[in-house]
Amino acid sequence: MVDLLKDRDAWSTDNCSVTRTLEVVGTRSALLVMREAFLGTSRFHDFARRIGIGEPAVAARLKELTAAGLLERTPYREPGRRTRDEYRLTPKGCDFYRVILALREWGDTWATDEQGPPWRSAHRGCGAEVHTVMRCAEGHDVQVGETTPVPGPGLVLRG
Amino acid sequence: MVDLLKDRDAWSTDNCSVTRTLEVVGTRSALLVMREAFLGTSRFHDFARRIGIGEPAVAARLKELTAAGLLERTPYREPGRRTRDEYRLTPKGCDFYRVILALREWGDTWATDEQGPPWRSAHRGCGAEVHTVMRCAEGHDVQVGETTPVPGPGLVLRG
DNA sequence: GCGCTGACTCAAGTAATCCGGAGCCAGCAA
DNA sequence: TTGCTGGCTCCGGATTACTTGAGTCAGCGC
Repeated sequence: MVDLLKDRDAWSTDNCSVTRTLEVVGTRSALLVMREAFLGTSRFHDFARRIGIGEPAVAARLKELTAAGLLERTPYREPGRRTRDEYRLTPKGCDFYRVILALREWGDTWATDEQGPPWRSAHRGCGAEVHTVMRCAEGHDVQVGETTPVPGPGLVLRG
Repeated sequence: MVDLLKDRDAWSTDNCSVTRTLEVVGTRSALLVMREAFLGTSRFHDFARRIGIGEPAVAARLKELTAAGLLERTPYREPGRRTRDEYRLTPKGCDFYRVILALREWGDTWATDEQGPPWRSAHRGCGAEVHTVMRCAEGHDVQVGETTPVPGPGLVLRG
């Protein structure tokens, strides 16, 4: 089997899943829109105000994330108001939560000031704080540094 | 206790850990540099070639990530060559692996083509594939959708 | 010393992103 | 029908990110 670490030049990352993911959410504003969606925001103007970016930027990100299938537009209607669309997470979008959680956790550990982070994640029901851990298919808990890259089905060797 | 989801307008994300994290690695190229570092790359030109971005961009990212403490420069010397510096992950940088892994996993699930991803992560030792899971402080496995945001120590209420 | 190599940098141009402000438009209220 | 509101879009300019190509510079081999 190819040792990916030692023969790093022997294979390409053209079809890397990280790269593909970043094609969808590779901007700062896209990731913040996703964070806001997980914090319950669903309406155009709320995204803009709460994230603190301009409306054209929000419009572009919402359009892209909807086209990519992470969000979907659904109509809503408040009494006395016209029908509008709101943006809700699809299963594909919900599954992105682990990325947001990993980003938040890293920041909690390495980039907070003395007052600490403004929000955390709790397990609904038991209320205990949620964090990400790595686990292998054999059920072992895996620590940072105990992993190694191995070839996947789409590995492309050069030359 | 404040219900963060319902009263989203009552608090601000100025000191959000996600935002702080993105101040360090908020660009596509920074995240790809980190991916490469985890794939064993440590030298300037290798980063540029393997990621497929220009050298000035690599120089800027390496400088930023080093200043932020995710990478450190250490001298190396090949026989018959002058002394050079290579870039290695610090503990702060190593801890970023869960973010890269979460990005890769999301891409593996939602953004691969028919041939599949080129690489995966294995537990060194047992060799089984590694993935991220969420767990609460009580030890429960937590599924996507079973979490809710709760106030942290740095919560800032508006007004 | 001299040339060579390779790591890195500078400069200039292009593309993407973002902001502020103005404007469009649907449809509810009156 | 008219006015109004709010969701969204368009435009022009500023900033940032990135590319290409040329250049600098350290130090090893000779």
